[in-house]
Amino acid sequence: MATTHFNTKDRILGAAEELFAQHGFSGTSLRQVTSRADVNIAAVNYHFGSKENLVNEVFRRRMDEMSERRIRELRSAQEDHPGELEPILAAFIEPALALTLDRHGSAFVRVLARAYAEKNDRLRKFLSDNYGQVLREFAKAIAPCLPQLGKEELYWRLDFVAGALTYAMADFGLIRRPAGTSERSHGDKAAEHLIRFAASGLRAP
Amino acid sequence: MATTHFNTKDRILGAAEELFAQHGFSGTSLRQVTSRADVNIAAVNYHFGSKENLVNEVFRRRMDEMSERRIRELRSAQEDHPGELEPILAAFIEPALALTLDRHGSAFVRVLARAYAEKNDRLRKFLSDNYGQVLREFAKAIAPCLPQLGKEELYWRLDFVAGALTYAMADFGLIRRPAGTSERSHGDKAAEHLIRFAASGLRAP
DNA sequence: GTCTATAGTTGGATAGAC
DNA sequence: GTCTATCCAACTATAGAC
Repeated sequence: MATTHFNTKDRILGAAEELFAQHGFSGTSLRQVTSRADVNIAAVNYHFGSKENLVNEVFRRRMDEMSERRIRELRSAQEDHPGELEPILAAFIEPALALTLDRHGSAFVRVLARAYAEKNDRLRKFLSDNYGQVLREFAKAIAPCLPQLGKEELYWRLDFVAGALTYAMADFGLIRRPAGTSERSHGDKAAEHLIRFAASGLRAP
Repeated sequence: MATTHFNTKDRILGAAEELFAQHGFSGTSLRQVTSRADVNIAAVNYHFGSKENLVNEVFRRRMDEMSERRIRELRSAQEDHPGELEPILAAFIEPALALTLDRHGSAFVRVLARAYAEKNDRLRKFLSDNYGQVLREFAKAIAPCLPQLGKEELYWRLDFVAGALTYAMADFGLIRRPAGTSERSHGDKAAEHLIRFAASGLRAP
C-alpha cells in the first residue's frame, strides 16, 4: 500500500518493533514509540486506532512473509527430497534465520519470542490462528519421516524444536560464548547447528 | 524467617508470582497484586520497598532452592553414574519439573520464561549472576561425556536444551495435544521426553 | 504492621485548529 | 495528515493516623 518505506506509518511500525523487542508490549509506551519514530504522539491513534492494534500490525507485517516462505520451502523440500527430514527442518528454521540477518527484521524475532510468553493474551489467539496452522503443516510433513514415532511423542519433540529455535534465535542464552565468535553473524551458524541438533533429537529412540 | 506461610509478605509473593506469570512484570500493577493477596496497597512498599525489589524477591524465593537442588543432583549423578550423559540431564531438568508439579511453583516456571524475554533488564544480570553459574557447572560436567564435540558446538547445543526446557515447561507450545493427555500431569512426561530428546540431540554427529 | 488519603507521574486516547 | 493541548484513568510511592 505504501509507496515508500519511510512514511509515518512504517516509521511507527519500525520503532514499535524495536521497542517491543527491548521492553515488551506493556513495557513500551506509545510516547516512546512516537518519540523514536520522530512523529507526533497523535499519529499512532490516527493510523492504528489503538495500541493493541499497533501490536497486531507489527506482527502481521513480518509473520505473513515468514509463514509464506516456510510453506513455500516446505513444498520444495517435499518435491526435491521426499521423505528426508533435514530439508523439512531447514524449511522451518531458515526463514526465521533470514529475519535475524535482516537489519530490520532482527528485532522481530525477539518480539516473537516475547509473544510466546504472553500466555493469556489475545496475541496468543492471533498467533495460534496463523502460526499454529503452519506448525501443523510441518507436523504432518515430518510424521512420515519418523514412522516409528507415536503422535504424542512427535508433538512433544516438535515443541522442543520450536522452543530451541525461539530461544536461540532470540539469543537468550545465559552462557556467554567464547570471544571471537561474535564477529560473524551468529544466525547462519545457529541454523546449521540447530538443524543437526533437531534432526538428531527427533530421531531419538 | 516467617513462621507461617500465610502472612502478608508471603501472600504478596504468591500473588505477585501468579500475576507476573500471566501478565508479565510491567503488565502487572501493584494494585492487582495487593488486591489478589487481599492486603492493603501500602503493604508492598512497607515489606519490599519498591516494585523492582518485589520482582527480585519473587525470583530469589524459588531460584535458590532450584539451583541448590540442581547442583546437589549433579554431584550425585557424577558419583553414581560417572561419564553418563542422561543422569546429568536429569539433574538439570527434574528440579525444574518439580516446580511445575508444585501447586505453588508452577507459576514460577512461566515467570522464569518471561525473565528470559526481558532482554535488557537488571533481571538479566540477576539471572546471569546466579543461574548462569549453575549452567556453566553443567557445561563442565557434560563436556567429558561428549569428547568429540567442540566447545562452541557444545555451547550451542546447551542453549538449545535450555530453550526447549524453558519453552516446554512453560507450556508455550502452539500445537494442541490430542485430547485425553491432559488429565495426567504433563510435567513428568515432559521430563522423560525431554531427556531423551536432549541426549540424542547433544550426541548428534 | 496495617490502614486511609493523597501527592506526583505517566499512561492511552481524543478534540479541534491548521 | 499532522499538530497542540488536554482529559481522564491508572500507576507508584509516601505521609501520617491508628
